Amino acid sequence: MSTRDGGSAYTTVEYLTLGLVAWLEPCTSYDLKREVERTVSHFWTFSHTALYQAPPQLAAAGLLLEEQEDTGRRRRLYRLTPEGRAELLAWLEETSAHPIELRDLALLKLVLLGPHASPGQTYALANSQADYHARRLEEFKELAARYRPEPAHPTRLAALRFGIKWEEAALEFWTELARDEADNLQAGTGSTPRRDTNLSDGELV
Amino acid sequence: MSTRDGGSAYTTVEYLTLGLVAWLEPCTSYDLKREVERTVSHFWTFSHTALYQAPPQLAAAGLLLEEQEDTGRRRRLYRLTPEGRAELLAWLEETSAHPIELRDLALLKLVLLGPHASPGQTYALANSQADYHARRLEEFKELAARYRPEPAHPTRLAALRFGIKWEEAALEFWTELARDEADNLQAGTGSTPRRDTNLSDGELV
DNA sequence: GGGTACATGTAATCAGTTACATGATTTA
DNA sequence: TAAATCATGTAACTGATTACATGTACCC
Repeated sequence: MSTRDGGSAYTTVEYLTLGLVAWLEPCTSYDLKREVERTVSHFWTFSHTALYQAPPQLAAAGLLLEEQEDTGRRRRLYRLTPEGRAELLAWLEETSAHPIELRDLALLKLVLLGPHASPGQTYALANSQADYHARRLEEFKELAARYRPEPAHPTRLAALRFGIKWEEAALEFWTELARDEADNLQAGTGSTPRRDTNLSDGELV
Repeated sequence: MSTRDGGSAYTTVEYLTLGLVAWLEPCTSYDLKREVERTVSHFWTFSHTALYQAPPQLAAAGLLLEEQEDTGRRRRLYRLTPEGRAELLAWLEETSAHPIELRDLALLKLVLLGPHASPGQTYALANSQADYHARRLEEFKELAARYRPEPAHPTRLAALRFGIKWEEAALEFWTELARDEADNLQAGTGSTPRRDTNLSDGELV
């Protein structure tokens, strides 16, 4: 997939790289990888190799300065050039056209589950998703609780609050859906939780 | 990007294709494209060419039956084979391992906005996102209101409710953030919008 | 009957992944 | 000093996109 958006000259990974180098410079690709794991990877994953490939390209484009240690590990250290900083700031400033992709396989399955699927299936899906989001919510709350000591910029904390709000909404949704489906199953017969007959589709809303 | 997940034998586009053919069969790629636009594309986009490429491949794998009209437009009509249906059902049944990607460029920018960005920038970003989500929320609510007549399966409606919940949460988040930032700007000085001092990180949570 | 939008593809390109590989550092 | 883990890459592959191209139906 190409993540080069609209009129932008660079890909998302590249802007991410610029943005993180601005925080961490001078830094190596490994530093980027670690920082991504700590932060953005909670909602948007990037493979470590992408973070090793982007910096050299940005250096070639004049947005980063590459400097290789000539001792020991011979790691490559990167920092922003003035052009790099300008490009980053310009990108951050664009507030238009932010298409959002919510790539949730469970949601996709929910859309596809049709007359073809057994009734218990929706329940099982909803239930497992509720579990998943409950775990994530706890995780994020703990992160937020342990956040105090770090002197990070407040927008980082705001992003975490976003995560919490999102997990709460998702948890609520799947929990309710599971409950509704359980009710349906109950109403259907009196007992057997997984049947292949169709339920009355009725008035879910 | 590869969307082939974990142990699955097929890509997400391919499962999507199977799932939609199950609803629409017999159908053409164009039918798939239209259905995707109506439904999943609200949270996960797929290019129309992907939906022209997947069916032939699935047909080669024996999961779809391809039948070409020999008159007029010579369109290709697809329907599920028994194997295709089995593969689809098996996929739908998996409830484990549903990694979610929330690819939101605005959220990414929020994480990257650091000491390097002007305070007004967070406000501008939050504001434009609040507008965006407000529009989407309205859109989804209207869709839900107009939904009744369609005899679709209830899970479709559930997915729509998910969208509404999600948009509400996002709207709330960005609105609050915009308000906080506006307060900060007010408190900061009386006028100059771009300062380099740190705001009190304090008690955001 | 000419234009415009709809419909149906093909082919090249590319971003990003998976797979591979090895050096350096810590630990037992 | 051996094993394990951390760190740092390269290269091949591929899924999916962008760009291109053309046929068909509808409209004025």
